[in-house]
Amino acid sequence: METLVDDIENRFLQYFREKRFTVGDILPREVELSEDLHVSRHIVREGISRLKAIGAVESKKRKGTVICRPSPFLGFEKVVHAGLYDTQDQQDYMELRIAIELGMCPFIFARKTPEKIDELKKFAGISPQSIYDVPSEVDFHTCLIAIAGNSAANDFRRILLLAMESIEGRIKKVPPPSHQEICDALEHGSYEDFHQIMNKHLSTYFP
Amino acid sequence: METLVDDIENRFLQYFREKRFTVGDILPREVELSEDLHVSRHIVREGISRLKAIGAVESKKRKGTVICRPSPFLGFEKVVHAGLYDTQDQQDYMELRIAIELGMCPFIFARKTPEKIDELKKFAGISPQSIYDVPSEVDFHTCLIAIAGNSAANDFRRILLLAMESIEGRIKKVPPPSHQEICDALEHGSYEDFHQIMNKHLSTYFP
DNA sequence: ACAAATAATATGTTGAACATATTTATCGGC
DNA sequence: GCCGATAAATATGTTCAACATATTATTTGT
Repeated sequence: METLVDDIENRFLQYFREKRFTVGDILPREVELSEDLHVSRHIVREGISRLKAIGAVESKKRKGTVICRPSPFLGFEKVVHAGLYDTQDQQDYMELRIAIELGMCPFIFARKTPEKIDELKKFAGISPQSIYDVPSEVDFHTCLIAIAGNSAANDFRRILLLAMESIEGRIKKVPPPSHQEICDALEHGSYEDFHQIMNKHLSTYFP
Repeated sequence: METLVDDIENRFLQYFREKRFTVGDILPREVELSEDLHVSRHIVREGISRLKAIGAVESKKRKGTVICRPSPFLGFEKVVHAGLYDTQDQQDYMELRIAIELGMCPFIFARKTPEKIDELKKFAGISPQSIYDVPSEVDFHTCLIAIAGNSAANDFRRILLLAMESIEGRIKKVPPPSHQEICDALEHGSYEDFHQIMNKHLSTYFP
């Protein structure tokens, strides 16, 4: 059964798209909306509250309710935070994470710089300036993927990791090829070299 | 400034995790919650409404509010539906989509079956029983990735496509290697063959 | 002209009441 | 005792009116 709030929420989303709402735009006042939409102010407030839940808007007293640039995966993060996923979901998330780490290789290779590779080496345990006593498997890959400069991918992968923390913890053992070999292939090898090394490194997780 | 509703929402999420809430569990009554949490019923309702926004719960009259198995990317889908992303986001989403299509290759190859390959051929325009006059680039890849059987990946990719529809429409021209070659490599080739073909096919989108 | 006091205005919160859908209980008639 | 119609109970859904609070805008006093 569709409630008034469900309807109002959808109308907001539709309205944003149609009117080309963008970050910083201000919504009409709540009383104004309640009059125009012919519902009580509480219904309007609930509808707006749902937009807040997905990070689409933010309210400030006296100023009004403004459109935000949402972290697009806020809802996903909340679901993960609440632990509302089963073991099948967890398996899917795991594979999705591996797929992203493997699939981002072309973008990583295309946007590598000497500075970024230096930064990466700190997590590989081969740089003398490494400040990390126990460079973890996860941290290395986080740094590696960051080279692609895709914040959506970084953000999404971060949340996927949250969903896996509960079972596997942080993997200590690094499967071969080592992180050193990955750095070397990224720095001096061809794209095919780099990709092949990554493929082998991640194949631990393949079915 | 954190409002009461913000606080209540977080307490709900935290509570679900701590108490190991799972699909089908029923929340206490709204009046009960308002008494226990020392806030008005409206605040409780707004908090629950936010959970509805991310698909975590669902309310039914007389029955109560029950935990759902949420489509984890519902919030993301809403953000996309509202058009709340800029061109940089769109670029990131595009790359993420390519990364998933490339990164899922190991799982596709591992789980291929003759039946699934037959189904795929219908979208490649090589099967005589193809009912699709103009098999689109996108539909072929949707069918291809479905072979991996990862519903989270399928769902996420579907939403990513939504975010790109506005600019590119559906690509008509299929970049080489052709879909026929992909089918052939998947059916008869080694994993390396398959992956190499996919890599070339997708390299149109590489930077 | 400038700082302090004051008013205006938006969202945030509360209470009580009523509407509505759905399950549960009750009651007759056979 | 059974069964169907009817009534009660119970949860969420919705409305109205009022007040709280934070922030901006205006006025006022010197």
